[in-house]
Amino acid sequence: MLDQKLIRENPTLVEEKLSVRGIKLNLSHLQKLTIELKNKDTELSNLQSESNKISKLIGNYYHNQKDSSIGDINELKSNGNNLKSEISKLEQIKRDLNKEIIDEILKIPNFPSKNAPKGKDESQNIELRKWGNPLKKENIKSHWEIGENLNLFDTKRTSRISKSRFITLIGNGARLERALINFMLDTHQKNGYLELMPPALVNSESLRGSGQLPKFSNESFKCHEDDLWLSPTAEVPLTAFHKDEIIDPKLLPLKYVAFSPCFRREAGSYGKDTKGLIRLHQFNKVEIYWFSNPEHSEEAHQKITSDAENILKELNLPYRVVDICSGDLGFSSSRTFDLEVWLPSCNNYREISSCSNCLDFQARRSLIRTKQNKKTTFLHTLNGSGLAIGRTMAAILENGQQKDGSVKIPDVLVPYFGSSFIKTN
RNA sequence: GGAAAGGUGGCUGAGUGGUCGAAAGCGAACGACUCGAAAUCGUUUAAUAGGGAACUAUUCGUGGGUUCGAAUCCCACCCUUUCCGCCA
Repeated sequence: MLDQKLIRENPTLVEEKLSVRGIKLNLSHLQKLTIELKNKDTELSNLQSESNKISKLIGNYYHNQKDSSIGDINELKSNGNNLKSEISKLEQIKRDLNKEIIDEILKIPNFPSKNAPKGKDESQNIELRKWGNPLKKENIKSHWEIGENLNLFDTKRTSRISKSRFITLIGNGARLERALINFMLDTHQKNGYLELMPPALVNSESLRGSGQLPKFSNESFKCHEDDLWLSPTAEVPLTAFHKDEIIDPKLLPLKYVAFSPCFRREAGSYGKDTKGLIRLHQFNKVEIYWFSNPEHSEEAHQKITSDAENILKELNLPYRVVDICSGDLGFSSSRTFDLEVWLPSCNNYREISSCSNCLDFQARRSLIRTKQNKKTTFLHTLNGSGLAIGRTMAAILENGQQKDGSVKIPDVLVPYFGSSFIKTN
């Protein structure tokens, strides 16, 4: 959420900063509303001040044995009454104005960082670095072919259970999923992250706090009987974990790792990635998350990214890091580094992690603050996948495939998985 | 789902109609003592808005109501805890 004062005082700057996202905003109306709100606020505060004075006079009157120097007590009371009705009218106006303003502001995305590359869409993202040797061979099988051959998961039956874009993992497939989750959680814990296991259902306020609402309500599944949604990412409960708190700066940075199932409606992605593990309505993810001192969030962003990269390195999966351009940035993010893993069947890299610095955008929405030189300020939040489990499994199956149809398991995973190869189920 | 108790500052917790934005303690900051630290003593320490200060206003779960005046009384809702019921 952007600062209301900034919109009031320098709407052109806001429009400029957001124009690099490729969106055109005209904030003059919103500016008018915020100025009006401010005026009403001053007016109201004057009336309230007067009303408080009257109340004190009356209070004194009774305390000093009906001191007659104060004047006619009934007249004072009726003055108080008149003020009261004026005040309540103004309050109503203010409330309506405020709601109108907040509703609008919540729909405005974060400013892109000045360091983010300028560009209009993903074609203008910039590759920062590459790691590992991409596997390029003839007769490469896709992970869904491998999965079918080795009976690692099922989609046909699963569509009867739920619908398309869901999956049932079977035998070694399920085991590999578990191994990956445990390996990632353990690795991040060793690197100083505290594990949380948050709920999968979250309320509207939590979704608003991290930026999924109000704009993206059709991207999440909603429970109609309750004010609860299936969380699209652990970023939501992790942000909300410290909602309304003022965190002692000495405790910063707070680093959390959380495993969670993620639920996404994937509206508007018909026909994309219909096979395999890449795009599902439900998938598992290990998320890493920082609450950072505002002064250190840029270093934090580098660190959280390298912590996510570390998982790919340990798994020996080739990947690259991409600096997301201004036009392709997510709603809440000011800068994002995507990690893309090599998928031989696509002969290309595919997103497996997104590491974002949201600055104070989510903190402002969720009212999460800290102290800086005795002043209360919003802290910064950063999130990164560390990693998406399904996509990691796809990468392991494809990059580890052997001539005989088996799959080699990365060394670090062997103690978790229990053997070095998946041969048959 | 039923019953009871409760929701107050960074935290614990007192406060049942007026000088209460709120005792006390903890924590924190600063100072004294010390070579330094601990302990001790002293002072300070809620948030938000009004461009800083002064000052003003608002905020004691949320929303309404009574009153000149509400943390305090009334109503509704939300949440927490305990007991009962149900259940992995």
